[in-house]
Amino acid sequence: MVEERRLAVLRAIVEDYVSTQEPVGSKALVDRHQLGVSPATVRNDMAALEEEGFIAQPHTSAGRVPTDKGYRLFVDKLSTVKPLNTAERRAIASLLEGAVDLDDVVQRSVRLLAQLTRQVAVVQYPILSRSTVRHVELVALTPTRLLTVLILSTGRVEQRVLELPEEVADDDLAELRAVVNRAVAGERIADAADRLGQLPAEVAREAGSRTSIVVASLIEAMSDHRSDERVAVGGTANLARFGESFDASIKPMLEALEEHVVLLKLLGEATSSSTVTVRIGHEGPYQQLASTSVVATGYGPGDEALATLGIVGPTRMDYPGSMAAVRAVARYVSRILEEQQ
Amino acid sequence: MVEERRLAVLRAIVEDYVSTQEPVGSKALVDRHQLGVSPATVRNDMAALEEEGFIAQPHTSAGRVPTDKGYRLFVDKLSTVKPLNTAERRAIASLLEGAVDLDDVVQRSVRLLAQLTRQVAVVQYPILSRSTVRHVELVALTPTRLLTVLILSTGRVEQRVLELPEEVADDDLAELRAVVNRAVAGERIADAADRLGQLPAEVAREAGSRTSIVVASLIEAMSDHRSDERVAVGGTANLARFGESFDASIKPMLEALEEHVVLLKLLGEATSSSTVTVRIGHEGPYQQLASTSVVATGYGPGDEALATLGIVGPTRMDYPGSMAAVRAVARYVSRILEEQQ
DNA sequence: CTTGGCACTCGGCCCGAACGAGTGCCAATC
DNA sequence: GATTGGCACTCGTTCGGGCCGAGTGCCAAG
Repeated sequence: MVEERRLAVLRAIVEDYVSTQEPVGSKALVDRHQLGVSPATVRNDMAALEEEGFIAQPHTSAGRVPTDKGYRLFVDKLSTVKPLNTAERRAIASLLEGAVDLDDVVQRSVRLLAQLTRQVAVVQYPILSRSTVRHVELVALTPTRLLTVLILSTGRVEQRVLELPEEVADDDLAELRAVVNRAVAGERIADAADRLGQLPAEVAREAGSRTSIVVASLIEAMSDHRSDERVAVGGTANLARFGESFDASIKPMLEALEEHVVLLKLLGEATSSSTVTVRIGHEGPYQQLASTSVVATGYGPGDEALATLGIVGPTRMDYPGSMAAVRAVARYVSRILEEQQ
Repeated sequence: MVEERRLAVLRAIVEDYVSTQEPVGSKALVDRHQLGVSPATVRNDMAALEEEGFIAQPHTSAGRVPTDKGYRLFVDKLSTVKPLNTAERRAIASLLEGAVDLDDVVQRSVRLLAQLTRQVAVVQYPILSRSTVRHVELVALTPTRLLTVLILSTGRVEQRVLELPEEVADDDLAELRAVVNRAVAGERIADAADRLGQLPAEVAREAGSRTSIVVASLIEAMSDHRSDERVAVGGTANLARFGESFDASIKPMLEALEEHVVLLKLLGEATSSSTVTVRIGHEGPYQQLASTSVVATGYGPGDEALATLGIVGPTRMDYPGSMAAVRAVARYVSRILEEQQ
């Protein structure tokens, strides 16, 4: 019973602090929430909560502020999911329905997330290694420069220009295109590279030995995973609402947003699209971002996570709202991808 | 003679203000520059410069600060080009040489510009309407979904998925591909759309009437210029060095950076790659960005400007340095594009 | 366990004084 | 006529002190 009220107090503190951005005192708390007890009692509870490390006071004669541990408890145990209203749902649906392309879907999702949460939104493009190959197109730009276009099941299209050491005839190329497509269509990208590795002998017979060089280049291109790192970022202008703590929080944030590798590490491994992951403050891998939290989830058709999307913001954020928005967007995006498949 | 010294004073004020970020007084000025006159004389000059609107004082008992008009004069008449040192030149060369793709070139240029100038860098992708078509590839994803890949002379590759109202047979598609390529290869994109417009009759004869629908979709895709608006942005973290004036300058800036349309308008029309354009403060189209300047130039093989690149920063910036960096990067990028063509 | 009371702490705010950078003007000088 | 030193003046900034009040912790009573 007592324990229960203490948690109610913690919840109240988190909610008030998030909305006012100011340390909250015992009096203000009883005024704004129906706790049914006096400020003195709340003070006792607060002392206990502080003892346990859930809240802290910035200075002796100030109110309390949740610690990372406090937010963690709040997120895990105390927050009720805040369902989006129908207007928001409709906005998501209509905005995403209109997308034509994967690129388009990603761009729109980022905008959407940023708008809904008023935070910085990040959407990772579907991971290459989890997609299957739909088609490979080879286009000779010049006799020695070859444009390869890799079309994946997720709608992602990767292009790359290869410099060939020797000229390749058009006929050989056409033959090669057919052979390659036969070999890799429907395969996961890693498997596809393997398949290609087994090809050269066959290709040499069918389409001339020179093309084996092309195959080698193709394999190399497929095994190069640096483009796994593609992400879209939006809502940076929301950083402006951080207010005060500039160098301490905005600068490292802007830096992280430029470094896509960092950003992806921050988002974390893509989890199943049904779970929303929350990483609070120091729980993340970067000390400089100790006062920022990440709310993320995987997305993809079915329950397999093709990639991650989420938001990044101050630890002092509206977790229930953010989680709801992230989950909703992930679901809609997953559905779109399913339809387009 | 007197007039000359006044301009020297203005130059000194601009330089000092840019490096210290603080209003500069008469005493400090004579200390730091060999003007050969006393502070009192400088004061007289300052009064005259203020009269003419080149400088202003924030409050009565403060030093002087250049006005936009003052910066303008400085840029036009007083600044000597600050050549990059060899280390910088080498850095540019080596970084850009390594690029494989147009995408790669653009990404690297942005990073480079941001690093060199320590400002926010913006690079526009080559404008579609000024490129010629190198190749069109058509890939059937499903019988009714068609991926079109448009490969342009600049190395830019545009893809787009078309939903077809009817199924199209593979044979028809192959035929169509050949016909389309014959029609558009080497054409500017606007002309290419026209050419396609004249095709349907011919196509109907050769490849079956259904394909005319595909052609119509292709034309629509080609005439859709919204993708002209592609830009890459980098160095946002440099905004953090703005310091103080947060809401007034960083917020609108972040907002502008998210709105690519705004950004492109800010960069201005692509000028010849030999001229660097400087737009100072209020000279730009947006009042909210009254305290930011833009240094930009066109780039592209030869002297024709395919697109614009440049930097955006506070009016109080190092113009000679920025101009030199922008020009150097534009030249190198142009050269790369030339080689790749 | 809860509550009202009470002493205590300490950050924020306001105010006035002192400071000093910088100016404008003037009369003297070159 | 331009330059210069001198001087009074302005005004933003800084610093210290005092007040205020929010908020706490503790205690004794219910």
